[in-house]
Amino acid sequence: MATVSRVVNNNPNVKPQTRKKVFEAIERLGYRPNAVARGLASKKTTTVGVVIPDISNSIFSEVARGIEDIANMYHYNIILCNADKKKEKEIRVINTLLEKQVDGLLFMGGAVTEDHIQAFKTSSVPVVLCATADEQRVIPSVDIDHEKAAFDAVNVLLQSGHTKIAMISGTLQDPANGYARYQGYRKALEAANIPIDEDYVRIGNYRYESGMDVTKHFLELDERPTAIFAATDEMAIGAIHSLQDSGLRVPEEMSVISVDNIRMASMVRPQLTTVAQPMYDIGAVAMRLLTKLMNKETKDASELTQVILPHEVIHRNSVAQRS
Amino acid sequence: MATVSRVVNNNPNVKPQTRKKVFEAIERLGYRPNAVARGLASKKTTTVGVVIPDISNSIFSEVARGIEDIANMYHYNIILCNADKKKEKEIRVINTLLEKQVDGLLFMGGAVTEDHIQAFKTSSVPVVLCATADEQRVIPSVDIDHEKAAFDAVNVLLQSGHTKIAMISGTLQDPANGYARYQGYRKALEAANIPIDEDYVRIGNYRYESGMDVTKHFLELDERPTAIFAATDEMAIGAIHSLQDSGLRVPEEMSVISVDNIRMASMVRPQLTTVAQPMYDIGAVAMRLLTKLMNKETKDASELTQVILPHEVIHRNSVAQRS
DNA sequence: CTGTTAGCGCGTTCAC
DNA sequence: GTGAACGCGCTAACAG
Repeated sequence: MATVSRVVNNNPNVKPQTRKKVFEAIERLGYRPNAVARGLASKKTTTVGVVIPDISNSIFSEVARGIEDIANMYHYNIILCNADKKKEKEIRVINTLLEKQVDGLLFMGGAVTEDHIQAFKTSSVPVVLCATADEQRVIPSVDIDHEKAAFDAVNVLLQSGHTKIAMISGTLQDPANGYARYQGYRKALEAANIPIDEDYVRIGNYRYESGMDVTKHFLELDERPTAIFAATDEMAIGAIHSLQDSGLRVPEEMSVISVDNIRMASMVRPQLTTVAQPMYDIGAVAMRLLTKLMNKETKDASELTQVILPHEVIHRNSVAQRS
Repeated sequence: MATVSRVVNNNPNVKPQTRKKVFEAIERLGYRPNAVARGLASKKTTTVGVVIPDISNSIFSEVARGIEDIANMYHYNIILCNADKKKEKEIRVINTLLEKQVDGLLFMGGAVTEDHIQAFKTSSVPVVLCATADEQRVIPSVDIDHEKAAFDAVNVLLQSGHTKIAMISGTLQDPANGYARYQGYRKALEAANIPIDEDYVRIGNYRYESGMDVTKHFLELDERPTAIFAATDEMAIGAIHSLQDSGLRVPEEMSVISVDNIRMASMVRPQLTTVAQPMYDIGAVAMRLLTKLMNKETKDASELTQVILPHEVIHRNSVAQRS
């Protein structure tokens, strides 16, 4: 019994000959170790929980792939739960994941509230936030600087001579994709001494159709913008098509830029100029950080565990010099 | 001890007053049931394994969402494993999933070989194939009729007066997206008494770029096709852009159709005419079937468990009457 | 309706 | 280098 355990777990204290015999028996009997029993005895399940807003959204599915690849590399499996950024659902799945004794938790969601933090604290397993961060910055996280990314995007427009720049924003309740990117827009304009025109800001819901709708509104303005900054690529693509459907040429008559760099960005005409957010890497780095935390290779929570990944402007064909 | 177990598991044999006291104690102590211990004792983990080729591929991530929604509804969680259609990796994850004592398995992959079936058999938990099927049709599965879907797509072209129809196929080793769709193409042409021209068939790798490359090849032919049937939407979109980049108008000068109906299909110009495959439903129905099998509500494997979901031609703007 | 007793299949001492 | 004994936290029978 114990010797078999040693063999299966690669414990060196086994005579090679015995080891061989055990392996033969394993083969002959079709023995398969029971990971549940092992988990109970060893208090480790080699499983991590990941809560994600929506796996069918390409942004998150790329992050998920990054997570799974690294998890795999360290011999972890992942339990995946969609929570649609609904706080109540998020808390619920965090609890069931904890009941299942996951060795760690990766959280991707909307705002990280005090209730979330309480839920995390009821367990002793490490938590890493992925593509979000709590306001107090007390929980380890990996993300990009959304505000700076938006700032850089708007700057591209500014440097191309645009001054009438509209924004298709996400909801300001959303800290990362919504609020932070809006702040980046404001600050870029302020830095250029351009007053904010409230008519130039409209809230979308991140979807293609909403990008189209908001854009139509901009076209009805007395003083049309000459460029549009969308908080996300999907809305930007909606904007481009709305523009084209109205007979406007992009980028000649209207420039469009956004943040994300989803795969589709290079699969539309004109190809979308955007600020790339390294989705796969965010997942991969977050998972790597979690493995360190699970092995206690690093302090529980310190500034060192707040990682900001770099973003990058990808120049394609949806931005032109203002005519 | 036992009474607590009854309360937690909603066993009716508990006096309401006692139940209340137990709940209070649970609250006060911050007790959280250990699902691993429960799994060991009850031999049920309320967890199902899902092996998927690549979660970052939008086709599969939609299926995954369907799976997870239904799993959630029946209080199951899912362990997700990417296997990239690599047989060796597939077999490996099937085994680790089985070691983790999942209550059932959902398999999405490339070909289902004898080795796969052997691996499934080493465990007694039910297996459902998702968007694939084994040749012998012995394992429960849910999918569409790929051959018929391709047949219908090519027929749309035929009925629009096209006779010179090229195909961007997937590899013929791939039973569903590759071989079956190619067969549908052949049969549609045969039914219309059009001989197969081998120059009109080229293999792509399902990606956008490959759709572009293959299309360039078709344009170099002495006798150009007037329409292209792509095995998947992504390659079709590549084809459209390749055509447009060469100065051809779609659909006026070349029609394009495919199978899948990924979200992007309606997010390109012209919008893609395609045969819709109900990705979300395939996942949802497969998971539902699996729950029935896990509860032994239905026979282990019978013809009843081979479900074929309907597909549907979505007419958009990439196909025109032959001029 | 409630408490007692055995396992579930493993890892981990501790002797040998 | 190997085996025996115990316990992980819970469910499932069985008494009471």
